[in-house]
Amino acid sequence: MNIGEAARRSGVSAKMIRYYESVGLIPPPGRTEAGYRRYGAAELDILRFLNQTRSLGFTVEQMRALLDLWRDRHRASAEVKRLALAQIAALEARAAQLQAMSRTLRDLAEDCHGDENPECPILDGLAGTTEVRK
Amino acid sequence: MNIGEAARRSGVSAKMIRYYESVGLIPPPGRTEAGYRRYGAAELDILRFLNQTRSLGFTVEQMRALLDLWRDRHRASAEVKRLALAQIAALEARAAQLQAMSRTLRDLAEDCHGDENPECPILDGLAGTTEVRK
DNA sequence: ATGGACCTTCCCACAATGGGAAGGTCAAGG
DNA sequence: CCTTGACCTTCCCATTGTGGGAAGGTCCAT
Repeated sequence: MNIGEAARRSGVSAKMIRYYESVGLIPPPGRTEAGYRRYGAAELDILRFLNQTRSLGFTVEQMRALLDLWRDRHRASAEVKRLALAQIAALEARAAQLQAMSRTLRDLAEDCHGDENPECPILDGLAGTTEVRK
Repeated sequence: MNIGEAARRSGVSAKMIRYYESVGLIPPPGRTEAGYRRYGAAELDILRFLNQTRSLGFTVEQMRALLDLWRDRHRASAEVKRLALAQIAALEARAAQLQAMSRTLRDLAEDCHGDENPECPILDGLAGTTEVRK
């Protein structure tokens, strides 16, 4: 199949497929005489795998590592688990950070009347030295 | 004071101060004869304000809006509160999304022995059509 | 043969930030 | 007075992952 169909069936845009190829994440596929990229079932599996990992917030470099592990039939599952656990920790840390920001902002917003009155503790708080709660 | 001291005292790097100036977030400051930027207490307040909003995840455009509101003595606090609540919602949504990713990955990792055995449900799961739980 | 849906490569853009080069300035100490 | 080192200036480049779009070639159905 051509790149368009591969994109539709894998959930990875044609642009990104070419990008993944350009950064060496996936090997250059076969080409037709006219130069069109050809993809088969094996390539589609890889693209779907990449779509999954991307949707789980892995970076391209992490995707590369996971892909290597996926292709290596003899790798230890410990390594895969290590990557997964590290990613879980990273995701949780970022989520916690966002929530800390949210909490700080919520505290500021709580005391703001939100009416026609210009008096607003949100701006006062932002002007001060308030730190995001850890 | 020069840009270096303003950076140190506001928490905004000199690079970013120049950047904020270049995108019109802050007005061009006065200059010495030699062309050095000069900052006073008022500018420092603004930089600290920007440092706060940035640490709360506001984008430059949102910072611009908040700054305008801050400078406008007669604005209604409702507008400020609206921006704050929208940002809270965005932060919470992003955090929830990250946690959904984390949950999916945790579920996958749970069944992985993490030993020398190559058998690994994480990779199997990533290859499948598992969706991130909403 | 023509038109529309594909495909190709190449360049540009984003947001926010840092790195670094090449060169000017300032203040302190010899 | 001159050197030295810490500043400052502007300018360009890179990052991450993604999309937009131009210019041009291809394929297929009518």
